[in-house]
Parts: sequence; C-alpha cells; structure tokens
Amino acid sequence: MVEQPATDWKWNWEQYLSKAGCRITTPRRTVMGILQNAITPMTPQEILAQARATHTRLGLVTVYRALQLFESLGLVYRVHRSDGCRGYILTSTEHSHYVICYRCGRAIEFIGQDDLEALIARVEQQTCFRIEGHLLQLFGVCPACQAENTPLESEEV
Amino acid sequence: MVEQPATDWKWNWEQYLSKAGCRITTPRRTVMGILQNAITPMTPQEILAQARATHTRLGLVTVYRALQLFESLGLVYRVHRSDGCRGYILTSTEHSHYVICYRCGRAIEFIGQDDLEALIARVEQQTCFRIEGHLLQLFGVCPACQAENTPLESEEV
DNA sequence: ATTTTATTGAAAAGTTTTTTCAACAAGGAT
DNA sequence: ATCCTTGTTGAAAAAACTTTTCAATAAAAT
Repeated sequence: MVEQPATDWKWNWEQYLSKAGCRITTPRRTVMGILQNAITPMTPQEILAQARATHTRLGLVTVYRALQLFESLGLVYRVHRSDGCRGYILTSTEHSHYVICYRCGRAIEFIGQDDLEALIARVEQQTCFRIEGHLLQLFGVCPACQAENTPLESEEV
Repeated sequence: MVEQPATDWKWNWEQYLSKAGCRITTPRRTVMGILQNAITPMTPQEILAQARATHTRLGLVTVYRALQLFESLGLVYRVHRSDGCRGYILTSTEHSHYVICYRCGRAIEFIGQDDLEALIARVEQQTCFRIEGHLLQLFGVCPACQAENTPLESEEV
C-alpha cells in the first residue's frame, strides 16, 4: 500500500494513476480535490453535488468510476457511515483526525496518534489482524454552539 | 445504550422489544437467532437466505424491518463490509469497534473503550468541544487472508 | 498536429431499500 | 381460553442506488 506522508499526497496521486496506465482527467482531479478537502467521509452523491459547482456537466457515473479507481489503487478507503453507507475518504486522511460539531458542522483537527498506536498494537495482538489503516472521528458540540445552545440540525455519522 | 454483558443478550433482547412496545414475533426471533450465531457481519440478503431454511415464507422486507428495529434499539450494529456494505452484527457489552479485513470483509470486534476515554478526555480539554460520540474503524488483513495471501475481493469468509 | 485508446456522459439495466396496504397474529383484556 | 386492538407481515410497487453499454470526447504518445 502507499506510504507517502499526508502532505505529499496532494502532489503524488497523479503519479499513481500514471503508473497504473490511467489518465489524469478533469473529473478525476475534481473528485480527488473534493476528497482532499473533505473532513468527513463523503458519498458519491455528496461528491457530485459539490463537484457540480464548478463542473456542471459531471455525471454521477463518473464519480463512481473515479472512486472505484482510487479505491483499487489504495488512494481511497470506503467506510461505513451510520446514516447510510459508502462514505469515501482519502487513505492519507487516516492520520488526521477531527472533532466535528453536530450542530454547525465545524471540524477541528486533533492529534490522536499516540493513543491509537497503543490501541492498534493491542488489537493486532488480540486479533492477529495486520492493521494497515484506521478512521477515527469524534462528534460533539463545539464551544460556540454550546454557548448559543442552538437547536440541532445535522446528520449523525 | 444497552449495558448487558454479551452472554446475557441471548436471554434479554426480547425484553428490550417489549419495553419499547414492540412485539416478539417469529420473524424477529429468526433474524436475531441468525445474528447470534453469525461470526461475520451479515447482509439482509444473507440473513434471508439462511432464515428461509426454516421459515420459508419470510420476506426480505421483514428482515430489513427487523434489522432497523434492532439497530434503533441498539441491539445491532451496522458496519462496513469491503464487498459492498450494510453488514449487521450484534452489539455487545461495551461500546465496541471493529477491525475490518480488506480482503474478505470479515469484521472482528474489539474493545477500545479505555484507550478512547483517555483520548476523548484530552481532546475535550484541548478543544472545549463537548464530545458525545465517535466513529472508529480499523482496517487490515485478517489472519486467514494473511495465510492464504488471496487476491483481493474474495467476498465471503 | 495527428493518432491511439482510455474516459466520459446519457440512457438503460440491475440491485438494493423503502413505502403502501390488506391480511394476519401477538398479547392484553375479558 | 377467547376476543379485541393494534403492531407486524408479505407482496407488489415505488424509490434510490450502482453498474453496464456505447457513441462521442479528450488525454497522452508520436
């Protein structure tokens, strides 16, 4: 699987396509760009909606195909979302974690590396799985929304 | 969320339905029974197939409904499977998490409560978020697939 | 610039989930 | 135990989600 640090991905993913004999196209750039800015797993539909802002004629089919390609190259993970399923995130995103506000959607990054390393080591020992990736997100209410005590309105993940 | 130890579930789940004003029916018993014996997350289709062995007239719709009910009561957990999605497994004792095999989709539960509690407490302090939920999934290769060194995507276990 | 061939988008085909509704059955009342 | 009430079921249909097909397009090599 791929080993570049998260920050390099932005510059390298195109090479992975090239090496695999695939072309770098506008739709693929668009989808990848959206995933690179995403802070939460995104469904094909969500990606399409966002993509259409700049790429009006993009088809949902193409989003599906791009995601399948990225997944097969190990650039993207497909994860479970409790509100449905099939959320996609960048594989490189695995090392940045976020706390996401249920109410306003604001996301703040936190460092959880150390805690997880211990956990992962333990789970590897317990299950005999070889663990290669992970997804961790925390959800709650941000300071601002706690203060405002705003009525809630958002999707659970 | 429910707090019974895993071993008690077998005996208690019906009470949860009753308390919620739901009825204990044959289809629900069948679905729950299958989940109790399952070693891997099961899709509605798989559950139906197995259920029909003894309950010929069972409809797929009913399986979906039973699963939705169980999920809403916290008796069942919906997880990602690499071959598609929407695998269901019984929830158990503590809030549990899963390691998912890239290759065969098998999911195994692990307890990550303690590690996460520490992490969550720290993040709450750092960010001032009030944290109310989380999503944690580990990805890797299960023992069987490590041994077999099977090519990707071998569906069932 | 031209050629080759992977990729796209639209429509159609396939799947998976949900909704609708009359018939049914679980469980409390009698 | 039998009778009601009303939650549940199963079938069909609707809706939503994914994949396939194929002519037109555009990326990359020449």
